[in-house]
Amino acid sequence: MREATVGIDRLDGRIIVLLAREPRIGVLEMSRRLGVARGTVQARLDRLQSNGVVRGFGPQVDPAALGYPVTAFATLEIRQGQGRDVRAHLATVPEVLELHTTTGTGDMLCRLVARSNADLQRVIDRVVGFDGIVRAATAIVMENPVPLRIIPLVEQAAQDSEKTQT
Amino acid sequence: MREATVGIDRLDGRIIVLLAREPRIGVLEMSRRLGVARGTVQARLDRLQSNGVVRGFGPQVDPAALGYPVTAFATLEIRQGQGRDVRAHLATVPEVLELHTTTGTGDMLCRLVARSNADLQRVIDRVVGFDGIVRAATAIVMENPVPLRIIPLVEQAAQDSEKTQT
DNA sequence: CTTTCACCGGACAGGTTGCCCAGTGAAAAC
DNA sequence: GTTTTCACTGGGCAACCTGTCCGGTGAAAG
Repeated sequence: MREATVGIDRLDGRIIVLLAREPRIGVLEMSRRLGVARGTVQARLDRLQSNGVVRGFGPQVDPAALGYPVTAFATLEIRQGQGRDVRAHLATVPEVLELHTTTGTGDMLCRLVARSNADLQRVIDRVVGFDGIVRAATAIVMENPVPLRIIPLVEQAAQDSEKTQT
Repeated sequence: MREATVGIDRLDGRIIVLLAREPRIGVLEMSRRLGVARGTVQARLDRLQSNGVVRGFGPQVDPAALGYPVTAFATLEIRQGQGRDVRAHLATVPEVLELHTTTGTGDMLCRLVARSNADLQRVIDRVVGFDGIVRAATAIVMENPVPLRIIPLVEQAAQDSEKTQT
């Protein structure tokens, strides 16, 4: 299942961008706007999904609206050989939105949310209240000037593949 | 536009979870599986979206499949008063997937992707090649044991609101 | 020159959407 | 206690979209 970096062309890029801007749009409407046949859009979409370029269309839920307006990043230092256990532990904490193992200072980086700054303490306690975590450094998010985005990269990739061709 | 933390009940939670598991599902099919009337699901979904709980259904694109298999987090230290310019600068870099301003060590944290470790150098150069950025510390992601997720939190929130009631 | 392939334009049945409505039960307001 | 409010139900309707299949075309590859 090693996905071998599949390129996308301009049409693919436009499909993704269109989908990102108006997710509820249908294949037919897309084909109209892009000026291509419906079958083409359908085939491209199928390919993008089986390619793994487009993973899915899950709902984007705002933690703040759920009552978790505080976001933080925690850098964790792990005791040698405890990685597996720590990962399993963190996976059970709902407030842990994602977890990465990294190089550099610290061994893991995780994104947390909490109901308030006070509640963040509870979350952190739960996160680090586990053997194997030696130390944790937390950075609370104040502002989010660039929310998670992918479109600029998609456009970049679409352009690159064009240049590469011929 | 201050969204005032709206609670969700079990049905809302089930709708979101269902949508997350099978994004292409329609309102009618949802109503069948949840055992409620179609109009109810429709109304709930509308409410969740105008609530801001569900932001949308944009395509989830995998950077790796686009040719950007390397992810990294960079902690940036900013020169006093340069925040605005730095934000604007980083927003123009496609490889910057998100950017936060934080408390703690460093002033900003951003997520980067690159075509390779070597390419990461180019990205970092471009990111920090800007007046106002004093220092940058980069952590390369090796593994991603917990990919960005929201469902556990949704379930938590749905349960909480139940307990709160009565 | 022939094969291959992506795309086009069109067609079809079946399912779904958006919308509306009256009826019901329960909780809230009076 | 009575009335109002509100979410939900179950149903119906026209318009639309989806999945699917088809033959035809042009360009690129063999």
